[in-house]
Amino acid sequence: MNKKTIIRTFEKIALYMELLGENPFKVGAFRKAANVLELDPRSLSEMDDILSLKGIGKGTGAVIIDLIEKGESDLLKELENEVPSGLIPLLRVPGLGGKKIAKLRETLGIDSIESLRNACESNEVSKVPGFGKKTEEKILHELEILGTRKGKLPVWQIESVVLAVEEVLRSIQEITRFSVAGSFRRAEEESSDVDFIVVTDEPAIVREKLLETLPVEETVAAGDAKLSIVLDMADLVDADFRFVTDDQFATALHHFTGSKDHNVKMRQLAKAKGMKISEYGVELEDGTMETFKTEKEFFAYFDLPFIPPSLRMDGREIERSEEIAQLVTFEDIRSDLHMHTTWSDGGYSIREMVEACRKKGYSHMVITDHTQYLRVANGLTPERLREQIAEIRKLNDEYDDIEIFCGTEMDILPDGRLDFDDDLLQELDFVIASIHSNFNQSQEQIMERLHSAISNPYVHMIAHPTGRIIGQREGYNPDVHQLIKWAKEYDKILEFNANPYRFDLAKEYLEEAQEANVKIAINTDAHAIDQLKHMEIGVKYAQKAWLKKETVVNTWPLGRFIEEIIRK
DNA sequence: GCCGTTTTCGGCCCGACTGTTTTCAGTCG
Repeated sequence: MNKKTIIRTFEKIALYMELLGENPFKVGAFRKAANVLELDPRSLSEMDDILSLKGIGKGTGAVIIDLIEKGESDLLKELENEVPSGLIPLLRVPGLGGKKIAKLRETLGIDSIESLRNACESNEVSKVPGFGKKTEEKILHELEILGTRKGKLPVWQIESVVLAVEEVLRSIQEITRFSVAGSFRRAEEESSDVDFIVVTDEPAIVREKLLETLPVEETVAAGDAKLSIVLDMADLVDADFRFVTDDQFATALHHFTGSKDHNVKMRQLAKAKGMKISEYGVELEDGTMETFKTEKEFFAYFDLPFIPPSLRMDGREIERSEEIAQLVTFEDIRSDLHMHTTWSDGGYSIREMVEACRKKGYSHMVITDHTQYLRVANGLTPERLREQIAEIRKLNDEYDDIEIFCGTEMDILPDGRLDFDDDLLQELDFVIASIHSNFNQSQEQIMERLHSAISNPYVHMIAHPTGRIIGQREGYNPDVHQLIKWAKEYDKILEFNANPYRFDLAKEYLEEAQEANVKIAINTDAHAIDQLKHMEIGVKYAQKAWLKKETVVNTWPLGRFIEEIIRK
């Protein structure tokens, strides 16, 4: 028996109870029990006090004992006998919840998508009390498109939707200010929708203008406080707009940034003090409504530091809030150690990239073009690299406010050899090694390649260590735990690639790396000036892993960077 | 079903929108 099985059992029990129309708080109790186990970092064998955990009581405890002793749960078995499995997909139909499904089953014997569709088509559903013609039509419509709608979209796709919507919001003069909220603001890897807080005194006008201007596929709900639509932008994307007044902005932004778990924790905190948090402010015991200029003030009201949106995850961030001051912020970043120029597959010259980094206020940077093996990227031969080194050295003499280091993003070849020999690597300030080929090799072969690179004395860093593209490909499946151990052993940097296509390493691995005292660099891997901006979203994502400023080497001042990295 | 330095019973985070109702339940985020 393991913890995952127990968690899944609780979730199944909750699901079946929901379908039976059970008391939502009872259903919630099983979900909460699952959540309690999920949040506990210990494995099952380490949890000798599992039955006394807060949230585990008599009922949920009995399920755990059943599972440990017999390997199965009597309660779940009973429920499985009672509830036809065909009902489960019905919960995915928008507009149908446990209560309605239970009602349909009671009155019409609905036990599957098929029987529900038949009942709608023969107009039986609209005769059930509480249902009507519109509901029947809506169910039929939803059944038709069930499964065609995409689930979550990767952050880079969501980003383009957000940028497009923001442009429309800026064009509406009745809007005084707005902000994206939701999972994109929390820098999640994937999102199922986009949320915006919109300040306006004319919600009706703004609503109509949005409906006119945006590519609306479907209007889900349209009131004076909110607008919910489905946008047709490359993919279908749900979008929510909340209309608020200026003094409600901070609390509304907080509320619709979430996460749900974070909000629940905050509200419980407020409730314990006799206050009530809503999107409109904090209601005191005497009924007066307190509003805030900023989220910072809102948090301060509850004696908390500003909790960055990306940290608002499972609620534990509230207990860990005293650690926040040490975390890396965008303002801490002094350098970008991975970028490309027209010498390989970048879009801008060295000088243009330097000027762009100067504008960002960086104190140093590294030019790291691809190497000869990567033909498609116009990778540099040793001769061209030596020419580039000369040019960079010359250019560096022109600037006294930024230090330009000579680097490379060298390919790790399929057989484990490196694309340049040590003599050439010695001439460089900073050497990145990366895998760009033969992703389908066995994990053993991949790890041999990585070991060959990370153990080379002239290599400083392994870039995008897993090669993943969010929502598109898994990468080359290295044993990251082993890679982290090697990084520690050979004292090498692991990259966190800030490009939203990659976000590589993922946050769980970043946390593990920091735990192991491995140095991390946050780099944009920019192939164009515009992509240097990804440093910002990258830092936000890195905060999710609770990365400290000290862990991130490109927060270090130039002197320390030279001392401890370049001249090491 | 779970919980209690305000409670062992009566709450459980809060509010918007829709549709089906004549005052509100269900769903959603």
